[in-house]
Amino acid sequence: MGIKGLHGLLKSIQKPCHIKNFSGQTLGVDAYGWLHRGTVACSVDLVLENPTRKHIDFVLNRVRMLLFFGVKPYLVFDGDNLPSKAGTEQDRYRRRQESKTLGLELQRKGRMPEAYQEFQKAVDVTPYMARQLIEELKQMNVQYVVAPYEADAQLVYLEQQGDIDGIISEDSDLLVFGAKRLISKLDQHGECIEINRADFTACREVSLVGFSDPDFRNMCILSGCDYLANIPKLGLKTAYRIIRKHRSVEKALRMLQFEGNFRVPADYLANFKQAELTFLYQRVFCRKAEKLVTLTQPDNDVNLDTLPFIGADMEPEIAVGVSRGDLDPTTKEPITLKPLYANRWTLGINRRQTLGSSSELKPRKSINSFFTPKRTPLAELDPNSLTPSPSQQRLLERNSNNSWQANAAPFRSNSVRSTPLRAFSDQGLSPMVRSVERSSFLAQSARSSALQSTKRQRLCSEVEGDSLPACSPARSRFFAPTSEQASPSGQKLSRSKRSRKSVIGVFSDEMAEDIMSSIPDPSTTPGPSPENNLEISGKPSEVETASNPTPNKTLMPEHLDISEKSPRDTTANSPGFSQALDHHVDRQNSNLLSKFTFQAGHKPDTTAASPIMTKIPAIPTSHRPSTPSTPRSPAAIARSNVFQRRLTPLQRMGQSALSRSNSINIPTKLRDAETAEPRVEAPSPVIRKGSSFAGTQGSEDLIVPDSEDEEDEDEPSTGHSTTLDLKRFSFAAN
DNA sequence: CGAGCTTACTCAT
DNA sequence: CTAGTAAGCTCG
Repeated sequence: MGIKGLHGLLKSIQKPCHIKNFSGQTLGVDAYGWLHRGTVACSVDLVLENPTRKHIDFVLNRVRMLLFFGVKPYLVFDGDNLPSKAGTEQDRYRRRQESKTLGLELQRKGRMPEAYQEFQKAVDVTPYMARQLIEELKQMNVQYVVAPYEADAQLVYLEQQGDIDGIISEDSDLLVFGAKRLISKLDQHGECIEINRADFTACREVSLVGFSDPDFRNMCILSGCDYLANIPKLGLKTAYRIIRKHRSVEKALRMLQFEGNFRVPADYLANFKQAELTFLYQRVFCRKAEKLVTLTQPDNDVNLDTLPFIGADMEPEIAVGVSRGDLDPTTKEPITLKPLYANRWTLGINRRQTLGSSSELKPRKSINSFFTPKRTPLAELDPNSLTPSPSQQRLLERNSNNSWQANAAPFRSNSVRSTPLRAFSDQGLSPMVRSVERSSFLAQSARSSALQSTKRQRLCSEVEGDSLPACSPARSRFFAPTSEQASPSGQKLSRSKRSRKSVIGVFSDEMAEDIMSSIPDPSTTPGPSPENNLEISGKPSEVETASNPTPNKTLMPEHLDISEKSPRDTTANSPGFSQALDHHVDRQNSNLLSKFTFQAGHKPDTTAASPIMTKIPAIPTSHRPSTPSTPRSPAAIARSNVFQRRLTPLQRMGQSALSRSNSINIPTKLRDAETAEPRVEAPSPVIRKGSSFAGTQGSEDLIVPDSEDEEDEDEPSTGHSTTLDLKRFSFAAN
């Protein structure tokens, strides 16, 4: 289940947001994750092999939601188990059987809550379910692919290729594979959190400044992952410290063994390497080449034949068949759909198709049990099944030309929007699901129908627990929230002001990150490895790895993180920007330097020891980096001058990279691992000393240029949705 | 004594 | 609709 505690470790850079902020983009989806959640609603039926489609409908509802908000989903399904996991699969099967019998027993005793729990454990998400879902996706014109092995690797591959702009998944493994934008905790209304790799350096729990991708990956593997159990008693925090200190896993393990605090299994290092290679080179499906490739292009000295654990290669024809969902990814046998439950509510051609396919059915016991005469009438009782009610019929007719294409949802246009909405809330859902969906929309609309200021206020507090604005596209948690119990009107003002600032906040975080990320030079990474250094200049290593990046219409292929959000650019080029940036970075520095007190309203104490110093006593105080109170060095002045010039983001990154490598890198190469902190910490306090905003006063003082533009970018979207919500309401009420 | 890791518990149809 | 929390343990 991913990396234990990673979400906790990255809490401070989890940006709460709404899926509509990704409108116009393509997002990859871990489809098995959604299917698995969907099974919760019908675990009993699934285990007892009663006919049900709730799990499929659950996923379809989510897909519709994404489409509704202008997001183009790209569903990625898991494929075969990796060889290393094949052993555990039998284990799991046995455990599921046990849970099933236990659940039945509990059910017999009438202990329903416990029975449900057991049934839930007994559910398996199967390729067959995937296939059922895929049939629906085809109807809706939604992109999908079945990975040869793990969806995680496939998703990251798609992101690296530029086929998707981000990944929706609960699995923190994605970050270890190298995902850039991870969207988690998506709920049915579209609320979610975004974890952006570019924000790693702003992490407050631990300082990931100067952490390369390999460092991060090593830390995660060391703390225990799906491919390798952790060394007993060694969790994320310890792994972090070890990697910080030693950088190389070999060294670290030798030290661990030497010190004797941890019991390192004899074959641990070998297994570690294996796990690392699995993260790097796992096989994925390449659409363009129509065959399997490795996630990362292997170096010349890597012989893939010696890496069976990354998943076996397969014939291109098989690979294509699997990727389309035609072949079972494990057995490579064709998957045949049972007719009854496919396309239940889509009339005409589809239905005839599915009936036709019944002739191909291999009769199996469990399948036959569904097709006893008794069952069929039951299904036909479903109002959504074969005979739509007159109103349903009208809806179907009205929507007959309305396929669910993501590009059919250009936002800002009320008339266009109302059409997908209608379909979203009414089409093809079971009555129960439909009513649930509708009532949640009603509830939303009811909220929206209040006066606007009140409404926004409420929306914010609902989502954020009163501490952060909920509606800005790029909220930042990096500001310590100040007291927030003002009067409604005052509150509103301060909120909107703040949301503008937070745009800048994120920008400067990434700026700082860009600067930091340019520090690690190739010499810190042993050998020419294909591994990405942490977001150097925002450009992934596709070029190095020779996997030609896909040109994608909607997405910026380069410098994704900077150029992507236009508000930043306008802000960046406006006159007061560098001042604002200065101010924010100072705040940021203070935060980094302050102790680990995460309470709201905490005022950063610039005199406190840096987090790293408190965490790693091994570093002598004399090695401490200059704090914000120390005078600026000439180099620092030069550097800050760089930021005062008007440069394009790219130029700025280049400049900062240059100045950074000149002033910092040389000592970097000389020092040994123990002194890693200073080089890492030094930049951030230094960058913006001397700014006129040097104080750590409340951010309300911040003067933000182009506030009207910001307002346009930020606020109206919410105002807009208000009117839409009302429309939605009136429509649903009809 | 505090930090960090592990395990167990919770809630509902 | 399923993670977040608390308690207990061990170590320095």
